[in-house]
Amino acid sequence: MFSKACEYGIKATIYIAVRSNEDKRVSLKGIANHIDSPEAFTAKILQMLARENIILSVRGINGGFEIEKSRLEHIKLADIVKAIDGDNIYKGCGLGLSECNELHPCPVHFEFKKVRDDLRELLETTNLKSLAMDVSSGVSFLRI
Amino acid sequence: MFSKACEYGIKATIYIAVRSNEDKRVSLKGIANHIDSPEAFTAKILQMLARENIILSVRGINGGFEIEKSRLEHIKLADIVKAIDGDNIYKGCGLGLSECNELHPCPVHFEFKKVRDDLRELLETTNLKSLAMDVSSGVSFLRI
DNA sequence: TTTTATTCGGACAAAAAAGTCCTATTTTGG
DNA sequence: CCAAAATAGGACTTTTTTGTCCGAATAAAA
Repeated sequence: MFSKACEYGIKATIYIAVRSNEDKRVSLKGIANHIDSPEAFTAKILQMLARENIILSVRGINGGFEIEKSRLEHIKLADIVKAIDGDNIYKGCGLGLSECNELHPCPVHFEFKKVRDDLRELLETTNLKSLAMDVSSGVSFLRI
Repeated sequence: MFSKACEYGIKATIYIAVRSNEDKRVSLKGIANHIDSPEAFTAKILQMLARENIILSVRGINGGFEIEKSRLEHIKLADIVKAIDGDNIYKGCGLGLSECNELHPCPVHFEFKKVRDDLRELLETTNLKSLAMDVSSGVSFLRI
């Protein structure tokens, strides 16, 4: 469904959110450890997210990554996915036709409509804060 | 969502179904032309589908691919997807956790449940015959 | 001011996916 | 039987994705 990069990106952002909510900044190493991802590759993904202003990166000693607490509620899963994988997952044609729409549909267009729309809805409404809260409270997990 | 191979596989199978329903056998070349796919690559995918007994391949002059008419209704999208991409799309964890379930969920597990289940339902119930009929009647399209 | 702990970013490497090419095999029609 | 028209399948190439390495830049602490 998502690329590996996107999976790491989502997990990393959630972990940064968890710690930011506790007013802590986290290092690349800390992130990679907590989400069980390859460090150097994760660094690339965090760079992308920082360039898209989804997370804030701070260089130097005691540096790391953080997210402004007040923004946690307003950052949606869709923002992360779009920054890394683009929006083809929930906007593109299920069979890869370049011109697929209600008037010129691929064979699975209408069947997929509901799934695609639900996925879009989900990504566009699920916010970082609630995802982070579930992890903090032990309701959900970022690894294994 | 699906790999390129799977997209080609689905389109190819639908096209074979369309022609089988008219009691015609189709050649690789005919398939690749109609679904706008790379011929040699499509050949590999058709081999996979034939090995999985989803389609029947016939060698030699006047050879090609076909599907027993009576089976069209019973072959589901899920059969094709499973043969090519496996069932990770609708069975695996959205964030790639190896052990993600109701008791040890990833942060998006419950949010994704509906989408995943709907996708599975869709793939497991949509049959080749109805997809082929829509193409035959000009309701849906296999290319552009 | 120097050391140290960080991220940044470019170049590289490995693995997987996508795609090509060529020869062997099969089948049928002449 | 032979030639022609197909698919089968192995080896190969290209592209994309995933992942690594290392030096430069940065910022704080000593």
